Amino acid sequence: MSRSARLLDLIQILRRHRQPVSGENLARELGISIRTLYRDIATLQAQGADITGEPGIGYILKPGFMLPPLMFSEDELEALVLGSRWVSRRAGGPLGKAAENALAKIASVLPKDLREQLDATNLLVGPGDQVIAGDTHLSAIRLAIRKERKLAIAYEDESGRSSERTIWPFALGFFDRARVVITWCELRNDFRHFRADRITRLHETDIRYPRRKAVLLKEWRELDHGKPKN
Amino acid sequence: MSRSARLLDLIQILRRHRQPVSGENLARELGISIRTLYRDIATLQAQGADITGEPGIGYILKPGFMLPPLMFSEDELEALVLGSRWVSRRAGGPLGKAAENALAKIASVLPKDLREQLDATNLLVGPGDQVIAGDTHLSAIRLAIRKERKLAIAYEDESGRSSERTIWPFALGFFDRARVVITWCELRNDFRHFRADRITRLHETDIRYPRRKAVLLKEWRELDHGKPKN
DNA sequence: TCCAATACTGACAAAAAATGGCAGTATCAG
DNA sequence: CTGATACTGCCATTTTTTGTCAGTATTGGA
Repeated sequence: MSRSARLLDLIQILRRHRQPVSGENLARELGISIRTLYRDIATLQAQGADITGEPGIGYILKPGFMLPPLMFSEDELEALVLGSRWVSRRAGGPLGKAAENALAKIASVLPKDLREQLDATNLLVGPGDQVIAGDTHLSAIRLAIRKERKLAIAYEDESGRSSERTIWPFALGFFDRARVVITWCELRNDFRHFRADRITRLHETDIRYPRRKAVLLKEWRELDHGKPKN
Repeated sequence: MSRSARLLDLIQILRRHRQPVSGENLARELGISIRTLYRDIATLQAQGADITGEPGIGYILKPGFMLPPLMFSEDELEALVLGSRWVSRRAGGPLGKAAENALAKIASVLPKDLREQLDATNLLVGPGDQVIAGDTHLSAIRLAIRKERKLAIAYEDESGRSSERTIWPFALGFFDRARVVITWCELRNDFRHFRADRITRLHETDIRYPRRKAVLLKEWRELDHGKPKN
């Protein structure tokens, strides 16, 4: 196996283990000596991988993804830049920041002339209507989706009625004027959508909901809906 | 110089030369033997670079960008996916396809479990209002921007008045309901915006306009405008 | 306090990969 | 047909990667 392929593998192994792993174990799993493992770790860190090693503990990787060398066409790069600009502008918060960081990372590895071209890329995102506020909960919602955790929320619907619900969030819709959490609602025992800005309180639980989010998403997609309702 | 760095270099050299270059020249410029050059070309092609070689002619690279190995955080990848989905949904046409291709390329290099995660990524783009049609000209406009070429257009403004103009397009704005070409207008001798769907005819010229698009964009940005007007 | 577990570094020989040279074939344009 | 070039296989040489060994440093727990 080539060295570069092995580096990818190492990232994968680290991703699988959520707990710290000793260098010795990693080396065994990769079939290399521990000395080479140290060199590999150093190489990955130099490439921006967020690996931390502590004496007596082992190595751990912050969740993330390593892309091997990759070729994009001009159109593809323009699409990525335009999309990231839209996210940075419309999503705001940590996700918007992440979009900016992703662009910055891409820019930082391009030669100077291309970096300038990317900065000056001529596709702009219009201002559009202000997204309705109330996005304090958005990061918590995204995290709950990722971890498939139940959320307890207080919600006020369009006619002003309040309710308390436990929901299984599995997707987040970005509309022009609002964000909508797509969930299974324990109260109604059915799929329900909630506008993020109408969630008045939100409590993260540690309880994992009993179905896979990919399956929920698939079932939800097969339902007949033109547009999500609240 | 490490092999991987040299491969990046080779891409750059090919990018610089717009005409075909012989392998011998490339090898000389890189300081390697021609035999190694052939191996490098093969490696790049295997990584997806669009290099074509013809006997008697030389090598040429379709415009594009090679990214070295790169690490993204979970948030950053979600932002890229969401942004690409937005482009694919709202931009449509070749640019939308390019967004899909970019995602597919990223997906194809990820291990299986991550690819599934990416497919099932839980950030969705709402349908939003239909973008007004009349996008037949969009690709031509993007190309003219890239190449800094003048365009001759027939335009019908919001009150129904028609005009013929020569414009220097330097940016393209994506609004919720329309796309707007941002240009220098020879008729008015000033910056002007044109909704893409109101361009009734469009003729690509081969004449390069006399200023750099990055400079035009910078000057335009420094003007005081809340929202672009037509 | 000491020990066990681990991260990490430098030096150097052994193993593996990359490289260059050569000989040759294939294709294309004129 | 010829000249220019792409491309392949083979193999000796050069460079890079790897493993081993001998160390140092840090941390948590006995």
